[in-house]
Amino acid sequence: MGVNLKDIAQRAGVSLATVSNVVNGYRPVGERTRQRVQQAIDELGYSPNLGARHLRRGRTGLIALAVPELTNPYFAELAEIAISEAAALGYTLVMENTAADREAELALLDGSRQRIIDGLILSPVRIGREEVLARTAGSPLVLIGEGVYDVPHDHIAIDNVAASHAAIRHLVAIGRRRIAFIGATPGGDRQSAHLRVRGYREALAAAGLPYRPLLVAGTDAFGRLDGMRAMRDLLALGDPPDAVFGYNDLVAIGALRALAEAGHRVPEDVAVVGIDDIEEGRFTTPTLTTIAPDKREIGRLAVRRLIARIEGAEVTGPLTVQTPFRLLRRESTGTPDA
Amino acid sequence: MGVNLKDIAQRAGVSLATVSNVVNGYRPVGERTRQRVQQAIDELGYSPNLGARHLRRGRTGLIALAVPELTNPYFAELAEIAISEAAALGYTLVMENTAADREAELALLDGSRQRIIDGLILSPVRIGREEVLARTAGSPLVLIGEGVYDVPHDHIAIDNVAASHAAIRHLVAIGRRRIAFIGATPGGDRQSAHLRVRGYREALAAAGLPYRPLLVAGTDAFGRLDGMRAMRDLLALGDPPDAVFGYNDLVAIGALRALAEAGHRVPEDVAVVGIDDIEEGRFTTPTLTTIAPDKREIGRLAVRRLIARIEGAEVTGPLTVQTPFRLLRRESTGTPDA
DNA sequence: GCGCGGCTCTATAACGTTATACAGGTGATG
DNA sequence: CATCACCTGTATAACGTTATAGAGCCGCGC
Repeated sequence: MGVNLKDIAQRAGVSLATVSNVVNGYRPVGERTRQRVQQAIDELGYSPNLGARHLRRGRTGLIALAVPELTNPYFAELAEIAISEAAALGYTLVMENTAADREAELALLDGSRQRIIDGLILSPVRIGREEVLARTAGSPLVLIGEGVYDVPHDHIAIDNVAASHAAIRHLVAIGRRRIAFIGATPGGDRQSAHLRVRGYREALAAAGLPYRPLLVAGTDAFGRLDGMRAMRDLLALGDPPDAVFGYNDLVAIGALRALAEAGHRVPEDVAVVGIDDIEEGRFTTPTLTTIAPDKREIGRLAVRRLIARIEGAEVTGPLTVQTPFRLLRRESTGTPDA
Repeated sequence: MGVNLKDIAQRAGVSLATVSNVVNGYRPVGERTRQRVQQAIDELGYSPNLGARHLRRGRTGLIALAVPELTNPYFAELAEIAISEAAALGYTLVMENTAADREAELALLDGSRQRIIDGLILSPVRIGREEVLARTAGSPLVLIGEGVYDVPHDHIAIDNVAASHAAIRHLVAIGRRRIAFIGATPGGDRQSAHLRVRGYREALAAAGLPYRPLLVAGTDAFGRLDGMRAMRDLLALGDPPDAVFGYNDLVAIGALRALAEAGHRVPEDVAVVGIDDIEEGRFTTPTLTTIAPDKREIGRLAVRRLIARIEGAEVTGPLTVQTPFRLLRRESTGTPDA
């Protein structure tokens, strides 16, 4: 169907191998033949058949980014960054949606699909250390976000405990005492939530505030609806909180909605903080204070590490990298940054 | 690296071709040999090398969905649907981000990447009929959303003019008279915006309301920030509108934010309507009235049409399909549905 | 004049799969 | 009993690319 190496070779009057060498620069080619070949390529509009190239080279040039939900703006924003970074390095990034499903994550890990993908960036939700260690597939794996530690793979994440500290310290600093957390999860399989709860507890203790289990609300997932429902439950308590820290911005936005419905003022009655710095939080009413991870750094680092491994480069430094974050003060805690 | 057909053939004591036939069912195989082969496959854990298969078959099993921005929730929600539909039909969907860039759209159209992709679903923004007609690539193309008409390709979209009618009729029904539109664009290259403006004008006329050019605000893009800025400009008018119809939900949400900042009540002072029914609009304060396209239908139809073309099936019926939409009345127009 | 190294370029064998043509055997049919 | 059709299975040629081995040519030094 398409134009192939043979067509170019005929047109330019050279051999197949020479055309290949012009295209790939694998071996030097004389200046005059190079020009003839290049002209033929331009005229016929040749582009290599990646399937065949892969078959021969053993690589496809495809990497995958697997996230628990495409519709979470955090992952969408991360994906945009990762896609452009991958493109800049000559790779195509394929999005995979695990839908936070354990089977889907396992399938990706040592998956049938792996045969067509050079490497995988995975944001795990339902699997842990054991599953990662047990995987058989040989292609490189980079983990992002959630807490699967002590495995022989690169891992890019923020320091969840420290992030929680920063959020709680801020709420304490503006005078809040009954601070709730939304987004704890019952099972032991979602490490990030646990780390964020741990940071929450530690920061409360450091501020000399009591830890009240009633103020820690569990959720099934981490969407707006989950945050809204949990907030409603918290408001139904005899003595509701004067501040809420959400597992992420979506949960916090759900909480904002529940507060508005119930007629509570934010931040006067209840202050709200999230994590992720999704664009949406800059347009809510009130705007949402948040812990902003460096998404650009996470996306770029994950892609670069993965590609470095694929290409067999020696990667120095520790496997686990913690990327920086900042507290962005906005209206939902009453003290917008300048 | 992996286990291949030859390994299985040796193990089972049969020929390569027989193993291939067992795997693909291309030709009948005797019951006893089939079992021996199947056993060998199970024992060695064979899965076919997709690169080689595709080299031979001439197809990769990859289709692409190219959208102007991944971070627009409308496209993220559409992508989730399309990905699962594609997976159900045995294809892998690759996301492409054109970033609303003309060159990126052109590159995809008759693109270098086409060699690795069996077909393309494109949401065009910067290109029109001529560019689509001029494309050389032979792989199937399905257009979604924007208005590129009269081309020999499948096209799935809502009736933009009718959608505008519905929105404006609703605003008129609740008593609004000075209705603004946000999201017109100066260039003639974004058909959807023009169609939505046309519907807006027609509906105004039908309601006996004057068309006031000052109330039609142009934007550079269709994000929250664009909507916010345009709304600010509208409020600066001597006689501001009592209702706003946004090009999409994001623009409308930006308008909500500008209204809140300026201290206007929604819907009492200004009513707001968007298009897309993104989840975010169910959690804004106030919740956002919107025209809800049937995203599931659009995503499924686009994928199915594309795959049908790829597989050479005869597709009957017209090329252009207009999918249904509904008006969802929420707080921003003061009359939530039951 | 001969051998040798360096430089271009070529011929060709893979990579793992699928489709085609064919071989061998068996049973049915004339 | 010969012929034919059928059913299983095999050998092999692609698909388009890249890497390896080597061929031809030129100039240089002995």
